[in-house]
Amino acid sequence: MLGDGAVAVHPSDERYAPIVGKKVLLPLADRYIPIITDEHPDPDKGSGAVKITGAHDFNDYEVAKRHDLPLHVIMDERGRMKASDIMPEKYVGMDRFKARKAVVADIDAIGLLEKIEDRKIQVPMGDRSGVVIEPMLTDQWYVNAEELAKDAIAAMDDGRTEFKPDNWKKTWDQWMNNIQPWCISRQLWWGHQVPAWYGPPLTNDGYHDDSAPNEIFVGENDTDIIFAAKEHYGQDVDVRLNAGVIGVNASGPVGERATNIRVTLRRDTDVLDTWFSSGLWPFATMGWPEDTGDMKRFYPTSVVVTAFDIIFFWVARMMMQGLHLTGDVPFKHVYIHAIVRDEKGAKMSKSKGNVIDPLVLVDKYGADALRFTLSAMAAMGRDIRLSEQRIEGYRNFGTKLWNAAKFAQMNECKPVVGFDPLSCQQTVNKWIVGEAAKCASAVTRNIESYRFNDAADAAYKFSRGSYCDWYLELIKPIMESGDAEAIAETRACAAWAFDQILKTLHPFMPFITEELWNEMAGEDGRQTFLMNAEWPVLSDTYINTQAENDIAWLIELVTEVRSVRAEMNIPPSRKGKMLMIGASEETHARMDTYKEALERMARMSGWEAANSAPKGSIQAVVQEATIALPLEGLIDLGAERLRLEKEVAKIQAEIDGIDKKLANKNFVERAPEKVVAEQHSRRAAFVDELAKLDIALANLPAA
RNA sequence: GGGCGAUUAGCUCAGUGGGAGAGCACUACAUUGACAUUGUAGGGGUCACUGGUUCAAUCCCAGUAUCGCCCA
Repeated sequence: MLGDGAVAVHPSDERYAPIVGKKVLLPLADRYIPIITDEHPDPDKGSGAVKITGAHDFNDYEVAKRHDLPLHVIMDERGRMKASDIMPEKYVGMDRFKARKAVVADIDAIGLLEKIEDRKIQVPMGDRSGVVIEPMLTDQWYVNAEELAKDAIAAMDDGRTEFKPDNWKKTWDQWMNNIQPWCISRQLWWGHQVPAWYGPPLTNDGYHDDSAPNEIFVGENDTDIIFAAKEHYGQDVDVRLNAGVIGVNASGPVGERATNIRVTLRRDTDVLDTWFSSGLWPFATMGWPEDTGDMKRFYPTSVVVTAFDIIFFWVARMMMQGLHLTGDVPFKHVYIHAIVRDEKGAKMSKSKGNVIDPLVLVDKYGADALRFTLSAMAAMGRDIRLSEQRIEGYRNFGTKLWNAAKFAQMNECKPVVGFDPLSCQQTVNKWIVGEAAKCASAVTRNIESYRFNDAADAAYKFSRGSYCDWYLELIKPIMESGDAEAIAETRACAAWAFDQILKTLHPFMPFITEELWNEMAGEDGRQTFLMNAEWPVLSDTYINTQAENDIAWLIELVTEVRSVRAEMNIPPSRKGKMLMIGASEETHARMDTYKEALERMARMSGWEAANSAPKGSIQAVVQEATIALPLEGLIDLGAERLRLEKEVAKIQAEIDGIDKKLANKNFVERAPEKVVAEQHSRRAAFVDELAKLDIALANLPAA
C-alpha cells in the first residue's frame, strides 16, 4: 500500500464514474493519488476498485505503464522498507512482514479498517531459499533479441543449419518470430558476472552529483574498463575498480576543476543468464576470439544433439551469438532427439518425482542394454515411453553375443591378418560376407541420416538373425568335417564377420563389444581399441548372389520342415529320411552340399529322390520341390489333412486376392508393368504351390 | 485460441502407395550339443472413424473422435 500510485476502476463501472479523475488521500503515506479507469479491474470482485502498485506487481506494472503512473520501489534487496520521499519515517528499515502487520494495525488505529477477509492468493516461493519472493522493479540488462534473431532465422531459412527432423523448424520459426527482449541479469552468486561497471557522475569541480544517474562502462577486461573511464572522466583521474563501494575522492578549491581525483567504479553484482554463457560454448571453448586451429576445424561443427525443449534456450542462443560474434552458424544440423517419458507418457521432472534414474537401470540391466534400447526406440520425431521389458530383451541379446563369441573361441576362430573376404570358397562364408556388407552399409546410412532406430535394428538383425541363428549353425558341420582348408577359411571368416558385428554394434553397445573385441583377438591382441578401429566400409562386391540364393533356399527348407514337424508334434529326437519329389538337379546338388547341416537343423537322416510321397508321410512344398517325411505311425493323418487344408486355404486366399487385382482392367492398363508382372509371378508361384499341396492331399490315405 | 504430434498384435513401439513387422507377454514342444538371461514352432491385428484422391490407401489429402506436448 505504501507504494501505490493510483486507484483504478473499470471504465464501465457506474458506481465510481462521478469520482473518476479526482484524487484520494492515501492513508499513512499521506499522499494524494488519482482515480483512473482501466480494463484491468474486475467490477464484480470486491469493491471493484483496485489500488495500483506499479513497482511490485506484474499486472499493476502494465496498468502503471499505460497511465504513466510513478513506480515506487518501497523495499531494498533484503526486504526492508527503504527510505525515500514517499516512505513514512516510521516504517523505514522495517522488515516486509512486520511492515505489513504494522500497516494494518495503523489503519485500524485511525479507524479506517472496515473488515479483514481470508483469501487464498498465489505467492511465489524461492526454489532454494524457501522464502516468499517479492515482485520488485529493478534495473536489469536486456539483449535486443529481435535484432539478433534476424540472422538466426535467415540461417535456418536458407539451410545453413537444418533441423533433424525438419518439422521442428516450424516451432523454431514461431518462437523466433515472436521473440521478446532477453533479460540476461540473474541475481545469483555463481556465474559470469555482468561486465558492466558503474561510476559516479562528476561535476566539473570534481564532486559527486547525486541527482544525476551513474555512468556505465562496459568492457571485456579491467584494462578496457579503466581506459573507458579515463576517456570519460579525464586522463588525470585515478580510476579504481572495486567490487563494492562507488565513490569519488577529490581535492582542490571549490568551483574549479579538482586535482587528485580518485574515482571508484562498482561492478554490477548480477551475473549473466546461464543461457547467455552457454550460448558462447561452441566457440568460446575453442579459443575464440583468437583464430585458433580448433576454431578452424570445429566451427561450425556438424551437429548439436539436444531435446526439443532446449530449442528455445540453447539452440537459439548458440545460433544468435554464434552468428553475431563469429559470422557463421555454430553447427550444420540440430538433431532433436526423443524425450524419455515415464510409463504413463508424462515428461520426467524432478519436481514431479517421476524421474527414472538411468543408473538404476544400468545396475539392473547394464549400460549396453539401456543404450541399445534407447537407440532402438529413438525413431525420429517420437518420444520414448521407456519399457523395462524391452531393456531386458536387449540385455539378453548381449548375453547372446557373449555366447556366440564363446562358441567362436571354442572353435579357434581368430582374426587373420590380411584375410580377404572375397577369397572364401565355402558358400556359407560367401553368404555371411555379403550379409555383413549389407549390414554395414545399412547401419552407416541410417546413422548418417539420424535414423538410429533403423541403424540399431540393422545391426541387431545381422548379428542375431544372420550370424547367430544361421551362420553359426551352418558352420558346425564344416568345423567337424576334418577338411583343414575349409576349417581354416571358416575360422578366419567367422572371426572376420564377428568383427563386423562388433564394429557395427559398437555405437550402441560400446562396453561388451570392446570387451569381446579384445577377447576375440586371443594372445595376439589388437592393434587398436575397437573405438579407434576403422568403421567398416564394405563394398557391394562382397555380395554373392549365388550364395544368397543357396542360403535363402536352405533357410526356407529348414524353416518349412521345422514348421510342419512342430505342427505334427514330431519330437525333435525322431529323425527321418527326406524324400525329394520333383526337385531340380540344383536342389539335388544342394541337398548333398548341405546334408550335414540338414541332418542337424532339419532333423534329417539322409535323403533321396522320389516320384511320389509314400503313404503316411507329412509333406511340405519348398520352391519347385515337394518334400515328404515318411514318419508312418508317428503322425495323425487327420491332423495332417487339416494342416494341409489350412495351407491350401491360405494360398487360395492369396491367389483370390491377386486374381481380383488382375481382373481389374484399370489395374492391368494403368499400373506400372513391373507391378503387374510381379503380381503375375507371385500368382504363378502360389498356383504352383497350391498344385503341389493338392497332390499332397490326394496322396493322404482317407482318414 | 494458435501450433506440433500420436492413434498399427495383450503391452511398449517400428514401418510402407501394390505381399502387415520387432521386443516383451501368451501357447506347445525341446534340456549331454555356444547359449534356459535358451532353442524351435504357433496363436494373435477391418493398421481409430468417415469421406476424398488413385488402377490400388494402413500409408497421400480433408474432416471427426480420443490422447499428448508447446505457445498465448
